[in-house]
Amino acid sequence: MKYPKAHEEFKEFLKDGKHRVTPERFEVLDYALDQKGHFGADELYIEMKKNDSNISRATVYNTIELLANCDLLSKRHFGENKTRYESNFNRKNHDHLICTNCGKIKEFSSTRVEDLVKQISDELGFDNTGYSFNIFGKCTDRSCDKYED
Amino acid sequence: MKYPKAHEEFKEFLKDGKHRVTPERFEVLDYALDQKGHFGADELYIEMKKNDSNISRATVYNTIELLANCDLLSKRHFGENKTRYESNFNRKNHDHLICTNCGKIKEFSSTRVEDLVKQISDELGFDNTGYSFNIFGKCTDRSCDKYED
DNA sequence: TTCAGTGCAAAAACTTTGCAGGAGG
DNA sequence: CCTCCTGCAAAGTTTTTGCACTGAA
Repeated sequence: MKYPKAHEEFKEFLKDGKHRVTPERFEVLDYALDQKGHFGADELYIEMKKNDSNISRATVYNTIELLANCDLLSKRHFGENKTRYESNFNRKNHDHLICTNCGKIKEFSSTRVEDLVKQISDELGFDNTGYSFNIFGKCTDRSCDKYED
Repeated sequence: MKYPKAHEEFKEFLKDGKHRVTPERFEVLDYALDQKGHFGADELYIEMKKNDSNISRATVYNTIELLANCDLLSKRHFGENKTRYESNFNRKNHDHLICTNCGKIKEFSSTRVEDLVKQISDELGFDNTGYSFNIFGKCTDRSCDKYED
Protein backbone atom coordinates (compact mmCIF):
# COMPACT_ATOMS: atom_id res chain seq x y z
CA MET A 1 0.00 0.00 0.00
CA LYS A 2 1.60 3.19 -1.25
CA TYR A 3 -0.30 5.82 0.69
CA PRO A 4 -1.42 4.30 4.01
CA LYS A 5 -2.18 7.63 5.67
CA ALA A 6 -4.32 8.84 2.79
CA HIS A 7 -6.14 5.50 2.69
CA GLU A 8 -6.88 5.88 6.36
CA GLU A 9 -8.20 9.42 5.93
CA PHE A 10 -10.37 8.42 3.02
CA LYS A 11 -11.73 5.41 4.88
CA GLU A 12 -12.68 7.61 7.81
CA PHE A 13 -14.42 10.00 5.49
CA LEU A 14 -16.39 7.20 3.83
CA LYS A 15 -17.58 5.71 7.10
CA ASP A 16 -20.41 8.13 7.62
CA GLY A 17 -23.20 5.69 6.87
CA LYS A 18 -23.81 7.25 3.47
CA HIS A 19 -20.82 5.85 1.63
CA ARG A 20 -19.28 2.46 1.11
CA VAL A 21 -15.67 1.42 1.19
CA THR A 22 -14.86 -0.16 -2.16
CA PRO A 23 -11.58 -1.29 -3.74
CA GLU A 24 -12.30 0.88 -6.83
CA ARG A 25 -12.25 4.01 -4.73
CA PHE A 26 -8.83 3.25 -3.34
CA GLU A 27 -7.55 2.39 -6.77
CA VAL A 28 -8.57 5.90 -7.93
CA LEU A 29 -7.03 7.43 -4.81
CA ASP A 30 -3.68 5.76 -5.52
CA TYR A 31 -3.62 6.92 -9.12
CA ALA A 32 -4.65 10.45 -8.13
CA LEU A 33 -1.89 10.80 -5.57
CA ASP A 34 0.63 9.46 -8.06
CA GLN A 35 -0.09 12.30 -10.48
CA LYS A 36 2.47 15.03 -10.84
CA GLY A 37 0.93 18.49 -10.82
CA HIS A 38 -2.57 19.14 -12.04
CA PHE A 39 -4.70 16.57 -13.80
CA GLY A 40 -8.19 16.22 -15.22
CA ALA A 41 -10.67 13.49 -14.34
CA ASP A 42 -10.72 12.10 -17.86
CA GLU A 43 -6.94 12.06 -18.04
CA LEU A 44 -6.86 9.98 -14.90
CA TYR A 45 -9.49 7.62 -16.32
CA ILE A 46 -7.50 7.18 -19.52
CA GLU A 47 -4.29 6.55 -17.66
CA MET A 48 -5.95 3.91 -15.54
CA LYS A 49 -7.38 2.25 -18.65
CA LYS A 50 -3.92 2.23 -20.27
CA ASN A 51 -2.70 0.35 -17.24
CA ASP A 52 -5.40 -2.26 -17.83
CA SER A 53 -7.63 -1.17 -15.00
CA ASN A 54 -11.22 -2.32 -15.18
CA ILE A 55 -12.43 1.00 -13.75
CA SER A 56 -15.31 2.89 -15.36
CA ARG A 57 -15.45 6.56 -16.20
CA ALA A 58 -18.39 7.08 -13.86
CA THR A 59 -16.46 5.64 -10.94
CA VAL A 60 -13.43 7.81 -11.61
CA TYR A 61 -15.52 10.98 -11.78
CA ASN A 62 -17.52 9.99 -8.72
CA THR A 63 -14.48 9.10 -6.65
CA ILE A 64 -12.44 12.15 -7.58
CA GLU A 65 -15.35 14.31 -6.45
CA LEU A 66 -15.35 12.49 -3.10
CA LEU A 67 -11.60 12.98 -2.77
CA ALA A 68 -12.07 16.68 -3.32
CA ASN A 69 -14.86 16.75 -0.75
CA CYS A 70 -12.63 15.24 1.90
CA ASP A 71 -9.73 17.55 1.01
CA LEU A 72 -7.35 14.90 -0.24
CA LEU A 73 -7.55 16.69 -3.58
CA SER A 74 -8.09 20.34 -4.52
CA LYS A 75 -10.33 21.36 -7.35
CA ARG A 76 -8.85 23.97 -9.67
CA HIS A 77 -10.00 25.97 -12.66
CA PHE A 78 -7.37 27.73 -14.70
CA GLY A 79 -9.59 29.52 -17.16
CA GLU A 80 -10.20 26.47 -19.31
CA ASN A 81 -13.51 24.70 -19.43
CA LYS A 82 -12.38 21.70 -17.51
CA THR A 83 -11.89 20.88 -13.87
CA ARG A 84 -8.37 20.12 -12.76
CA TYR A 85 -7.33 18.46 -9.54
CA GLU A 86 -4.17 18.31 -7.54
CA SER A 87 -3.07 16.35 -4.52
CA ASN A 88 -3.33 18.08 -1.17
CA PHE A 89 -1.64 15.22 0.55
CA ASN A 90 1.28 16.55 2.60
CA ARG A 91 1.14 19.88 0.81
CA LYS A 92 0.37 23.33 2.05
CA ASN A 93 -2.15 25.77 0.57
CA HIS A 94 -0.96 27.69 -2.41
CA ASP A 95 -2.14 29.78 -5.32
CA HIS A 96 -1.14 29.91 -8.97
CA LEU A 97 0.51 32.12 -11.55
CA ILE A 98 -0.41 31.00 -15.08
CA CYS A 99 1.73 32.03 -18.04
CA THR A 100 -0.58 32.79 -20.94
CA ASN A 101 2.34 32.39 -23.32
CA CYS A 102 3.77 29.02 -22.47
CA GLY A 103 1.05 27.62 -20.21
CA LYS A 104 3.41 26.93 -17.36
CA ILE A 105 1.94 27.22 -13.88
CA LYS A 106 4.00 28.56 -10.99
CA GLU A 107 2.85 28.22 -7.43
CA PHE A 108 3.13 30.59 -4.53
CA SER A 109 1.94 30.69 -0.94
CA SER A 110 1.04 33.83 0.85
CA THR A 111 -0.74 34.38 4.12
CA ARG A 112 -1.62 37.79 2.69
CA VAL A 113 -4.10 36.08 0.36
CA GLU A 114 -5.70 34.05 3.12
CA ASP A 115 -5.91 37.09 5.38
CA LEU A 116 -7.58 39.07 2.63
CA VAL A 117 -10.11 36.31 1.99
CA LYS A 118 -11.05 36.19 5.66
CA GLN A 119 -11.22 39.95 5.93
CA ILE A 120 -13.46 40.38 2.90
CA SER A 121 -15.73 37.48 3.89
CA ASP A 122 -16.17 39.04 7.31
CA GLU A 123 -16.85 42.48 5.94
CA LEU A 124 -19.52 41.16 3.59
CA GLY A 125 -21.15 38.69 5.99
CA PHE A 126 -20.16 35.58 4.14
CA ASP A 127 -19.37 32.19 5.62
CA ASN A 128 -16.20 31.44 3.70
CA THR A 129 -15.40 27.85 2.75
CA GLY A 130 -12.79 28.33 0.06
CA TYR A 131 -11.43 30.57 -2.63
CA SER A 132 -9.65 30.56 -5.95
CA PHE A 133 -6.92 33.02 -6.79
CA ASN A 134 -5.11 32.87 -10.11
CA ILE A 135 -2.77 35.44 -11.57
CA PHE A 136 -2.41 35.47 -15.36
CA GLY A 137 0.51 36.99 -17.20
CA LYS A 138 3.82 36.13 -18.75
CA CYS A 139 6.94 34.70 -17.27
CA THR A 140 9.70 37.24 -17.72
CA ASP A 141 12.98 36.49 -19.48
CA ARG A 142 14.17 33.03 -20.24
CA SER A 143 12.11 31.27 -17.67
CA CYS A 144 9.28 31.35 -20.24
CA ASP A 145 9.26 28.43 -22.63
CA LYS A 146 8.22 30.79 -25.42
CA TYR A 147 10.40 33.72 -24.51
CA GLU A 148 11.57 35.83 -27.45
CA ASP A 149 13.89 38.80 -27.37
CA MET B 1 -28.12 52.77 -31.72
CA LYS B 2 -28.21 51.80 -28.07
CA TYR B 3 -24.54 51.88 -27.15
CA PRO B 4 -22.78 54.40 -29.39
CA LYS B 5 -19.66 54.66 -27.23
CA ALA B 6 -19.19 50.91 -27.13
CA HIS B 7 -19.74 50.69 -30.90
CA GLU B 8 -17.06 53.30 -31.35
CA GLU B 9 -14.60 51.45 -29.14
CA PHE B 10 -15.26 48.17 -30.88
CA LYS B 11 -14.90 49.74 -34.30
CA GLU B 12 -11.55 51.22 -33.31
CA PHE B 13 -10.41 47.82 -32.08
CA LEU B 14 -11.46 46.13 -35.30
CA LYS B 15 -9.67 48.61 -37.53
CA ASP B 16 -6.26 47.08 -37.16
CA GLY B 17 -6.09 45.64 -40.65
CA LYS B 18 -6.70 42.13 -39.38
CA HIS B 19 -10.40 42.39 -38.66
CA ARG B 20 -13.48 43.49 -40.51
CA VAL B 21 -16.37 45.61 -39.39
CA THR B 22 -19.54 43.60 -39.93
CA PRO B 23 -23.15 44.16 -38.84
CA GLU B 24 -23.22 40.74 -37.13
CA ARG B 25 -20.48 41.80 -34.76
CA PHE B 26 -22.39 44.84 -33.62
CA GLU B 27 -25.53 42.82 -33.23
CA VAL B 28 -23.69 40.53 -30.81
CA LEU B 29 -22.23 43.54 -29.01
CA ASP B 30 -25.69 45.02 -28.43
CA TYR B 31 -27.07 41.77 -27.06
CA ALA B 32 -24.04 41.26 -24.84
CA LEU B 33 -24.30 44.71 -23.29
CA ASP B 34 -28.02 44.19 -22.72
CA GLN B 35 -27.38 41.13 -20.53
CA LYS B 36 -27.84 41.48 -16.82
CA GLY B 37 -25.01 39.97 -14.84
CA HIS B 38 -23.02 37.01 -16.12
CA PHE B 39 -23.90 35.09 -19.24
CA GLY B 40 -22.54 32.24 -21.33
CA ALA B 41 -21.83 32.38 -25.05
CA ASP B 42 -24.42 29.75 -25.84
CA GLU B 43 -27.05 31.50 -23.75
CA LEU B 44 -26.50 34.64 -25.74
CA TYR B 45 -26.74 32.69 -28.99
CA ILE B 46 -30.01 31.10 -27.91
CA GLU B 47 -31.46 34.40 -26.83
CA MET B 48 -30.58 35.96 -30.16
CA LYS B 49 -32.18 33.04 -31.98
CA LYS B 50 -35.34 33.42 -29.91
CA ASN B 51 -35.52 36.99 -31.10
CA ASP B 52 -35.39 35.76 -34.69
CA SER B 53 -31.81 36.76 -35.33
CA ASN B 54 -30.14 35.08 -38.26
CA ILE B 55 -26.83 34.89 -36.37
CA SER B 56 -24.82 31.68 -36.25
CA ARG B 57 -23.28 30.04 -33.21
CA ALA B 58 -19.79 30.40 -34.69
CA THR B 59 -20.22 34.15 -35.10
CA VAL B 60 -21.47 34.60 -31.55
CA TYR B 61 -18.55 32.66 -30.08
CA ASN B 62 -16.07 34.43 -32.32
CA THR B 63 -17.42 37.89 -31.58
CA ILE B 64 -17.69 37.43 -27.84
CA GLU B 65 -14.05 36.42 -27.81
CA LEU B 66 -13.17 39.62 -29.67
CA LEU B 67 -15.21 41.68 -27.22
CA ALA B 68 -13.27 40.12 -24.36
CA ASN B 69 -10.01 40.85 -26.14
CA CYS B 70 -10.84 44.53 -26.42
CA ASP B 71 -12.05 44.69 -22.80
CA LEU B 72 -15.67 45.47 -23.52
CA LEU B 73 -16.43 42.15 -21.80
CA SER B 74 -14.68 40.27 -19.02
CA LYS B 75 -14.20 36.55 -19.11
CA ARG B 76 -15.08 34.74 -15.90
CA HIS B 77 -14.87 31.22 -14.56
CA PHE B 78 -16.84 30.45 -11.44
CA GLY B 79 -15.80 26.88 -10.92
CA GLU B 80 -18.12 25.48 -13.54
CA ASN B 81 -16.95 24.10 -16.83
CA LYS B 82 -18.13 26.96 -18.92
CA THR B 83 -16.92 30.43 -19.70
CA ARG B 84 -19.05 33.29 -18.50
CA TYR B 85 -18.86 36.88 -19.61
CA GLU B 86 -19.98 40.16 -18.19
CA SER B 87 -20.09 43.68 -19.49
CA ASN B 88 -17.20 45.95 -18.56
CA PHE B 89 -18.86 48.89 -20.16
CA ASN B 90 -19.02 51.74 -17.65
CA ARG B 91 -18.20 49.40 -14.78
CA LYS B 92 -15.21 49.25 -12.50
CA ASN B 93 -13.11 46.19 -11.72
CA HIS B 94 -14.53 43.87 -9.16
CA ASP B 95 -14.26 40.37 -7.78
CA HIS B 96 -16.85 37.80 -6.78
CA LEU B 97 -18.23 35.96 -3.79
CA ILE B 98 -20.11 32.82 -4.87
CA CYS B 99 -22.63 31.17 -2.55
CA THR B 100 -22.25 27.40 -2.91
CA ASN B 101 -25.73 26.96 -1.43
CA CYS B 102 -27.93 29.17 -3.55
CA GLY B 103 -25.58 30.03 -6.41
CA LYS B 104 -25.96 33.75 -5.95
CA ILE B 105 -22.96 35.87 -6.83
CA LYS B 106 -22.08 39.00 -4.88
CA GLU B 107 -19.55 41.46 -6.12
CA PHE B 108 -16.96 43.48 -4.31
CA SER B 109 -14.17 45.85 -5.23
CA SER B 110 -11.01 46.19 -3.29
CA THR B 111 -7.77 47.88 -4.12
CA ARG B 112 -6.23 45.46 -1.64
CA VAL B 113 -6.67 42.68 -4.19
CA GLU B 114 -5.13 44.65 -7.02
CA ASP B 115 -2.23 45.72 -4.82
CA LEU B 116 -1.62 42.15 -3.80
CA VAL B 117 -1.64 40.95 -7.42
CA LYS B 118 0.95 43.56 -8.37
CA GLN B 119 3.08 42.85 -5.34
CA ILE B 120 3.15 39.10 -5.91
CA SER B 121 3.76 39.43 -9.66
CA ASP B 122 6.71 41.71 -8.94
CA GLU B 123 8.15 39.44 -6.30
CA LEU B 124 8.01 36.43 -8.61
CA GLY B 125 9.18 38.16 -11.79
CA PHE B 126 5.93 37.84 -13.67
CA ASP B 127 4.51 40.25 -16.21
CA ASN B 128 0.94 40.43 -14.94
CA THR B 129 -1.91 40.85 -17.42
CA GLY B 130 -4.88 39.80 -15.34
CA TYR B 131 -6.14 37.75 -12.46
CA SER B 132 -9.15 35.87 -11.18
CA PHE B 133 -10.21 35.99 -7.57
CA ASN B 134 -13.31 34.16 -6.39
CA ILE B 135 -14.37 33.53 -2.82
CA PHE B 136 -16.66 30.54 -2.21
CA GLY B 137 -18.86 30.12 0.83
CA LYS B 138 -22.36 30.67 2.04
CA CYS B 139 -24.40 33.80 2.43
CA THR B 140 -25.22 34.21 6.09
CA ASP B 141 -28.74 34.55 7.41
CA ARG B 142 -31.73 35.26 5.24
CA SER B 143 -29.83 36.82 2.41
CA CYS B 144 -29.27 33.23 1.18
CA ASP B 145 -32.02 31.89 -1.05
CA LYS B 146 -31.63 28.51 0.61
CA TYR B 147 -31.13 29.68 4.15
CA GLU B 148 -32.47 27.34 6.81
CA ASP B 149 -32.52 27.87 10.56
C1' DT C 1 -31.14 -8.65 2.22
C1' DT C 2 -30.73 -4.10 0.87
C1' DC C 3 -29.28 -0.30 -1.40
C1' DA C 4 -25.14 2.21 -2.74
C1' DG C 5 -21.65 1.46 -6.15
C1' DT C 6 -20.12 -0.32 -10.55
C1' DG C 7 -19.41 -0.73 -15.68
C1' DC C 8 -21.10 0.51 -19.88
C1' DA C 9 -23.06 3.29 -23.21
C1' DA C 10 -25.72 7.01 -24.40
C1' DA C 11 -26.76 11.69 -23.77
C1' DA C 12 -25.89 16.25 -22.36
C1' DA C 13 -23.57 20.71 -22.22
C1' DC C 14 -20.42 23.70 -24.12
C1' DT C 15 -17.11 24.83 -27.67
C1' DT C 16 -14.47 24.33 -31.96
C1' DT C 17 -13.84 23.18 -36.72
C1' DG C 18 -14.57 22.46 -41.85
C1' DC C 19 -16.54 24.06 -45.72
C1' DA C 20 -18.86 26.63 -49.34
C1' DG C 21 -20.83 30.89 -50.29
C1' DG C 22 -20.89 36.01 -49.40
C1' DA C 23 -19.36 40.60 -48.45
C1' DG C 24 -15.92 44.11 -46.52
C1' DG C 25 -11.94 46.91 -47.83
C1' DC D 1 -10.35 40.86 -56.19
C1' DC D 2 -8.63 38.94 -52.28
C1' DT D 3 -9.39 37.61 -47.86
C1' DC D 4 -11.90 37.47 -43.88
C1' DC D 5 -16.46 36.48 -42.14
C1' DT D 6 -20.72 34.04 -42.09
C1' DG D 7 -24.10 30.24 -41.53
C1' DC D 8 -24.64 25.60 -41.05
C1' DA D 9 -23.68 21.22 -39.54
C1' DA D 10 -20.64 18.05 -37.81
C1' DA D 11 -17.37 16.80 -34.60
C1' DG D 12 -14.74 17.46 -30.37
C1' DT D 13 -14.19 17.65 -25.32
C1' DT D 14 -15.54 17.07 -20.80
C1' DT D 15 -19.03 15.64 -17.68
C1' DT D 16 -23.48 13.56 -16.39
C1' DT D 17 -27.11 10.19 -16.53
C1' DG D 18 -29.84 5.77 -17.02
C1' DC D 19 -29.88 1.12 -16.34
C1' DA D 20 -29.11 -3.55 -14.99
C1' DC D 21 -25.96 -6.04 -12.26
C1' DT D 22 -22.83 -6.60 -8.24
C1' DG D 23 -21.07 -6.57 -3.86
C1' DA D 24 -20.44 -4.07 0.87
C1' DA D 25 -22.55 -3.91 5.29
